Amino acid sequence: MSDTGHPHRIQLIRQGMVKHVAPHHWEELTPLLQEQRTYPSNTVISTRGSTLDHSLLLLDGIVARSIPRPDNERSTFVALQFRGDFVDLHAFPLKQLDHDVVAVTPSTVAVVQHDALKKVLDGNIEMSRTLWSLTLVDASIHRHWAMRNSAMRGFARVANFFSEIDARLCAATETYQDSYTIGITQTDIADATGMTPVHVNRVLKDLREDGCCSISNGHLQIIDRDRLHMRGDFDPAYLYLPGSEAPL
Amino acid sequence: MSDTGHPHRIQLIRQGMVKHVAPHHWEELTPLLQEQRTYPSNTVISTRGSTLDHSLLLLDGIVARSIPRPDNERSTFVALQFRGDFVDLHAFPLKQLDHDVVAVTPSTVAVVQHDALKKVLDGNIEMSRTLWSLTLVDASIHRHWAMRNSAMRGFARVANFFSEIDARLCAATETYQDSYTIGITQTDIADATGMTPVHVNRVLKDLREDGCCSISNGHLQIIDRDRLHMRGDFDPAYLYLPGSEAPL
DNA sequence: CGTATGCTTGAATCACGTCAACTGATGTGG
DNA sequence: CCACATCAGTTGACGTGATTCAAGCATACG
Repeated sequence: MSDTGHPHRIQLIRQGMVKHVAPHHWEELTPLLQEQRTYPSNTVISTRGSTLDHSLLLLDGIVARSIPRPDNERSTFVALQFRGDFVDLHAFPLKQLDHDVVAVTPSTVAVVQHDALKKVLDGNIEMSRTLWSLTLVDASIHRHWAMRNSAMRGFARVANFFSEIDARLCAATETYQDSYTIGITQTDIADATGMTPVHVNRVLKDLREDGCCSISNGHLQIIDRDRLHMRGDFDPAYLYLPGSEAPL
Repeated sequence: MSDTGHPHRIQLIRQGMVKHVAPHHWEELTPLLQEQRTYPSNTVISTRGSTLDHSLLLLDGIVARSIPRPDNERSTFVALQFRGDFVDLHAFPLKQLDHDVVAVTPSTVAVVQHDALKKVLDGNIEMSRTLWSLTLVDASIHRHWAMRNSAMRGFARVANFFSEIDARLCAATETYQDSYTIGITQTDIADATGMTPVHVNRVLKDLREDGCCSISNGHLQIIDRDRLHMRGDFDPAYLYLPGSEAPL
């Protein structure tokens, strides 16, 4: 299930959301990352209801926060995490987990033990507040997801969803790309957008024919970024991306 | 727009979510509440994009966090706040506001200036973490709203929504009631559940005829709480209510 | 090989949205 | 006081976006 690697082999990237952590704080943080784990796709990393004594820094892959549906046949994704994201950092103050954490694609994480983190943060109000901010950005994204899945129709909804993935992956890799190998299935997209896989399939076809983007074999290609943003009414402000005008 | 009251007239209730704040911390916090404001229903308290130097403690009324829709004709509610909730506490670390804050019903708030709060929190890691937790409970509720509006059908969705209101108002007033005067309109419910006002009206009729609850003139009556919870697949764990088994 | 998983498409159905008309309550100004 | 406007709620008729059920087709895998 999980593959433990040697401490010295951890590749510590300061890209994506963790870039909000100032360099001199980052130096205090990295020694805490002593364990590395790898999960194959479609595996549960943490289950809801459980108590966590650690959080994860996502090094590679895509991880979803997932809430099982009442019927228990499928589940709903309420958030996606990309490389450079702190996964379950909110479990540090809250301990109890209210949702599942699932590796959507093969994923690699670094483990941060809460007691070690506590020792560092207890003496460092400033960094403490930065990490607080990181969890609040998650909250901002949650709000956007609630809005998107409540107020937008299928076509615009998926367009907005891909715009977000594009923007976040761009921030995570620090290069603008026209195509990404993300390896998520249409069923995953359905879980994230609150639609059926069948309808997702049809919307994807519409997006392709409209010249926005195309996705096949887990390979997302942005054909016309401006058009995609327009169709999805996309405004990345809610992402608080590092480097954008809105500071943390 | 806002009515400023005298400092000594503020009625400080330690009910609802602020009950998570320990009594000895509460004593440090209350001196910060020096100003009281009252807003009539349907008024904007803070607009998105603006920078906040204060947060609000909701003393009475119902306040919504609202994101304008692309068409700009209506807006979507992504959260509701009740008495005892910290409104916009997340603006303390984040400063920038990504959504509007609107008084849904006539509301009274107490103002907490961020610089005063900072002085208290800088020397108090423990309370700092409690307030961090409070914002994370908001995030948990956001996740639930995303799930609810993505995965549940109209009938169950509204049932779940009312179950939440019931549970939170109960926690806010510390008495189990069969009816509440909440004063929200069917259009408000529509904005919160991602439905049209017309369809909300029909669902409310179904809920009434099913013997769950009835709402008229902003007056919510719980007819059969167990039935309501069943219909809405309601499990209050995500609310982290004070006094429940899941501690902060 | 056979079986599982993901993608694609069609046809039928349904939940929900849209448009519109009507009611009742409240409020305002002449 | 009445005429008029406004807003919340209610209901009907109709249209459509989305789900459901189903079949077919790939590719991957033990």
